[in-house]
Amino acid sequence: MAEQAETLRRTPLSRDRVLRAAVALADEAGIESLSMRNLAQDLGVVPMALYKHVANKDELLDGMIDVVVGEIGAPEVGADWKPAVRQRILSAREVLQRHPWAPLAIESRNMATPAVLAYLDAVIGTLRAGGFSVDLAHHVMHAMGSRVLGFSQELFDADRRAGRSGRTEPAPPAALPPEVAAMFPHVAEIAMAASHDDASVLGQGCDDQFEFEFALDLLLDGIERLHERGWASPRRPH
Amino acid sequence: MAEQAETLRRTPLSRDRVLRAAVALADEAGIESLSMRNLAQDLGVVPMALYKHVANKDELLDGMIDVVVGEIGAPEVGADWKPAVRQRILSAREVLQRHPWAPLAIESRNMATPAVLAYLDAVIGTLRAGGFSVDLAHHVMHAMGSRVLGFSQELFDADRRAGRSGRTEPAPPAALPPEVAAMFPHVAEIAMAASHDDASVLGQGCDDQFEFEFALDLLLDGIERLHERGWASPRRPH
DNA sequence: CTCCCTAGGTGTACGGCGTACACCTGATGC
DNA sequence: GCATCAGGTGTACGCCGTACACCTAGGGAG
Repeated sequence: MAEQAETLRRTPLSRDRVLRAAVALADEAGIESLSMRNLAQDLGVVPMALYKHVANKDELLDGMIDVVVGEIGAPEVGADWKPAVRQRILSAREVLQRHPWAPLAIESRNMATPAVLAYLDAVIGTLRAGGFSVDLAHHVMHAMGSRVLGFSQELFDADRRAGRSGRTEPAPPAALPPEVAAMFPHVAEIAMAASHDDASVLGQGCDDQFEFEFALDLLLDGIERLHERGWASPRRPH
Repeated sequence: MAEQAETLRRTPLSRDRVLRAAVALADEAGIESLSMRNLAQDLGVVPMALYKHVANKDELLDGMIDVVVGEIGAPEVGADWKPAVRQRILSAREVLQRHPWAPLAIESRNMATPAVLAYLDAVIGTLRAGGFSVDLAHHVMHAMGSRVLGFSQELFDADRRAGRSGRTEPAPPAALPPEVAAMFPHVAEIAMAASHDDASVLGQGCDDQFEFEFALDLLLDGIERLHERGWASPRRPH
């Protein structure tokens, strides 16, 4: 084992190895326990060694984002824009779900990282090939927001927050305490309906995947309608 | 001045005063410089004094969120659901724009804070009053995601990130460096169009407000159509 | 009037963080 | 065989959140 450790140590560090180790650490221990010190320990190295491969922690995060965004597969070429975009976004979602820390990380960075730009460029390319004007494509990308990367900032997905990936088993429907329910009747109504619904669906109160596709299709349908009608941006009177 | 300081010091601390000072500090110096130590200094008090009024920093953040969400006005009652919801969301947006750190803070907390629940409850109430089924209202809330609170996680709004509020003046259109443009032609195309568009609009390349309303109306229109058609959730065969 | 209780501000200290800076070391090129 | 230098090391600094013991002023209760 001493020799194994020795072997591992002898494998030289590299930017790539650092980034992959960082992603792995964040995946299994949560983003909040990704510190330069922990990461260095995982790599069998002293913290300052990392700085020979990444400039600082922010750059490390950017690199990690590029690694996971790079995992998203290429879109099918030649397909209709709508199924092509839809499929690509759903596959992005699949990737990001393997890295629960990524959405928050992406949103809190300045983000013009190469892999993200490449991804966005490909999506826009699909739209343009489908006959979208530059203008409409532009607004569509904004309208999609982060959904284009496969996540939707749900306001309530207790899991992703705080980066824990330990999956504390989906938590029993929990049904908010009655005094709270009384104060927020409409919220309670929905929570209740969602929980005695068919809980089979995911073990928890509501089906994330369904919600995601619901919103995605709502947007795609609306976009399709605009596109068919030859929507053009209202020129503001100058 | 010694006596003024004395007066200020004599004004007893309170949870409310702490929260307001924290919001003010985050507003003007950015969320990244909101530390217990800085906040205490602003209040003319020693850091540990704060802990007599908030349990810890996370609870402080929750309290701050409640303060800003509490600023959002009540919706007009009796109006049609669509303009009512639209107007309420736009006014939420107005509030949140005064606190650029809030969206990120909201997204990174666990968030079942009272003010947020009250706000969501009111929005759902408007939908239900407009004849929405519990089910449809539920999915609609998910589809809106964080947009319902007036922000949209744009993936690119350089301003909000990192909490700076110093408004470094919108930055000249910047036109990405040519070698980058060559690598991402579709992104470049859009960036270019947006920048020589009518830059008058906001001084920067593209009009945030327009983009926000574009996406909002896309969703609202789609939702209206579902509602008119009496959409019901597809019962999964059990 | 005294005593004690308690709410609330204080001081010190600890462990963790990111990272600047000087240093060492072993492979590589001349 | 010696210089170079990429890359790993060690120490140290200043920031962070916060545990814990302490002090102090004000207000009932006896």
